[in-house]
Amino acid sequence: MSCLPRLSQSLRARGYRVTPQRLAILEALHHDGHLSPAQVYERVRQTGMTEATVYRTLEFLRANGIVFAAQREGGRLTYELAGASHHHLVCRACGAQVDLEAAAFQELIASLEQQSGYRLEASHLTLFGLCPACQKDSKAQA
Amino acid sequence: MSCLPRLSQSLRARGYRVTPQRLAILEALHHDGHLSPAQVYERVRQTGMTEATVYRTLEFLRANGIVFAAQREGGRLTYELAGASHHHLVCRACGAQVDLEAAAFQELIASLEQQSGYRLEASHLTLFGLCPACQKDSKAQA
DNA sequence: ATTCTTATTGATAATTTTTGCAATAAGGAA
DNA sequence: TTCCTTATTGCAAAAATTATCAATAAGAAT
Repeated sequence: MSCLPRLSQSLRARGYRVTPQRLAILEALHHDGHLSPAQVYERVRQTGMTEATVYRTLEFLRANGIVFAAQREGGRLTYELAGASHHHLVCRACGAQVDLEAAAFQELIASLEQQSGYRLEASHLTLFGLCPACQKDSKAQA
Repeated sequence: MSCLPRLSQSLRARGYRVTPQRLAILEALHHDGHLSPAQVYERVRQTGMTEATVYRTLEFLRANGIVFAAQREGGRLTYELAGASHHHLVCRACGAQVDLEAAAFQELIASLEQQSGYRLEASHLTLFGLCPACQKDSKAQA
């Protein structure tokens, strides 16, 4: 429970403000891990906050690298606190999710940054595919 | 212009139907490359098709591996025909986009599939980061 | 503690995306 | 070709997401 104060300070240092709404959302994410915007709203509506604020705040936190937006099926997003560096494998058929250590990617990422000049967010990638279960009953072979 | 018939046959073989709406959307994507749902609708509205149909069809094509959904800023999607294997680097600040050859990933992907048992869509990844220009005027350093 | 600047929120409207269901039409069978 | 089955579409309403703008409040300065 020591990361909230640290994040607050980080925000203030950049000229942003630490509001009750932002704290409430951060706490919700800290407590529950992955949450969709709707789920976040459920957990903070008691504070009287608007849905619009939830969306804006999540986007704000994402743009500042404080939370990550992981893609779920069909373009829907779930947000989570930016913490340990890891990646996601998501089954596009059933939505099952697997977390991966990030180490394997470091080399590749470095080489891509070199080639492109981009500084990449290498800590939270999402790859799509078919999980073992769905590979069986899949009728998709192009 | 030989891929449309091939896709049609592929759909029929799986028990789906080849409708004018699906063909129109595929042609639009084939002609223009990356398109958002709204842009697709613009290009096919002459046919009398509904927006709902555009969304449903894009999702249908995506779920069947015929088109890819590339993430743009803030969760918005753009669709493109599944064709040449390549990846995207997207600047999260300005939205600039760079395409990459897929070759570099093959090795890593194979190893991930081995570890996880997933069969991954290795042909269209989207990585986010900061392009060279936006790295300069960025005030974000945690 | 008080004032001041302006980032942030709430309220509301606009826009985008999804859903439910009856009507339609693709494609196989007769 | 005609008939049948049912996947697909259109229509309309619901839900989700984003934008606008005046009012509020965080945090620095006094």
